[in-house]
Amino acid sequence: MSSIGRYEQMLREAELRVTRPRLAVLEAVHRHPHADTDSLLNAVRGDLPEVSHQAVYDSLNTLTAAGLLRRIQPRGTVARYESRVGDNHHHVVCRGCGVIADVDCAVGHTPCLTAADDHGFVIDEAEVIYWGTCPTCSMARA
Amino acid sequence: MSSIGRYEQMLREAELRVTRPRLAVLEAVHRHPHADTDSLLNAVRGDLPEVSHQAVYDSLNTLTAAGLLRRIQPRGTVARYESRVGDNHHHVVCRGCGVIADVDCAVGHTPCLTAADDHGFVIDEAEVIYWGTCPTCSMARA
DNA sequence: GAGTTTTCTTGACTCTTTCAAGATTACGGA
DNA sequence: TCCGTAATCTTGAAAGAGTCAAGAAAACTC
Repeated sequence: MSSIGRYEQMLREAELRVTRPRLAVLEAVHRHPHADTDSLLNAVRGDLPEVSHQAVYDSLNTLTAAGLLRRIQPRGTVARYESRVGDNHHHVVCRGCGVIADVDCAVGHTPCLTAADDHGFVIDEAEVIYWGTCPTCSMARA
Repeated sequence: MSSIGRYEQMLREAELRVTRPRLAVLEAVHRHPHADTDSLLNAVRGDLPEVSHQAVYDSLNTLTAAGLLRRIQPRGTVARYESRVGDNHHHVVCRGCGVIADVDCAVGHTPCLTAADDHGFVIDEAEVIYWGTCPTCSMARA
């Protein structure tokens, strides 16, 4: 099945209407993981030059709410999106250049999901962000 | 030693100038953990009615950079600050009302600091945010 | 106490994101 | 295939958090 066909199916399974902006947004996020909204808007306009920025914002929010995309937003950065959902992976962010990479957690399947004292909270997700320096920035500094 | 005396000492040890806005910001964050910038601005103006919002932003940034405060910013919220630094604790955020509580990580001293595949990054911090529902919101929902 | 440097005040401004109203499009059923 | 309804998109404005810049004030050094 074509990519577009897969995206269409994903939308239908989520009971969302299939629209050109949404397909283009899905395509853009799949092709540019960890991209910010502005980059995605540009990417989407490669397919649909006339799309409004509002449609992209709406689509990103809708698709995120439906679980088709995941929003990540390390402190101090704008929102970024990725298409890898449902596998509980985490991210490492470079303090130098801001680049983001995926990491699987060392601890296992639902890492750290047990807090020492949960204060009575019902916890359903543990989000881990590793901060550090990427190879390129390490090299440049040395 | 008075609180103010302690804060003054903290500033000097960090090689920062001791100014009234900074003392008031330290005091405000110690008294209102997890408060956002706007609440802190109001709290600071309880002591220093004429302080500018810029001074509060500057102080928060400076104190955070110096390691005297810690900035936390779960996705979708504005920046919040706390005075508990250096002990690698984490946070649980309520999806319902947004309240934040401190948690110590179950895994040990430097939880999750070892990613399964670090992509060559030099990792220096692992930030964990637990998402869930607080007791009050759980109660209200039932 | 004087000089130097940092910090604060003031006010405007940027950037990301959201709101609102009307036009358009997608989908279910005839 | 066409219609009606409801969701979605376009357009344009605006809100909110945070930053920039220039001059005034305060803190520290000697």
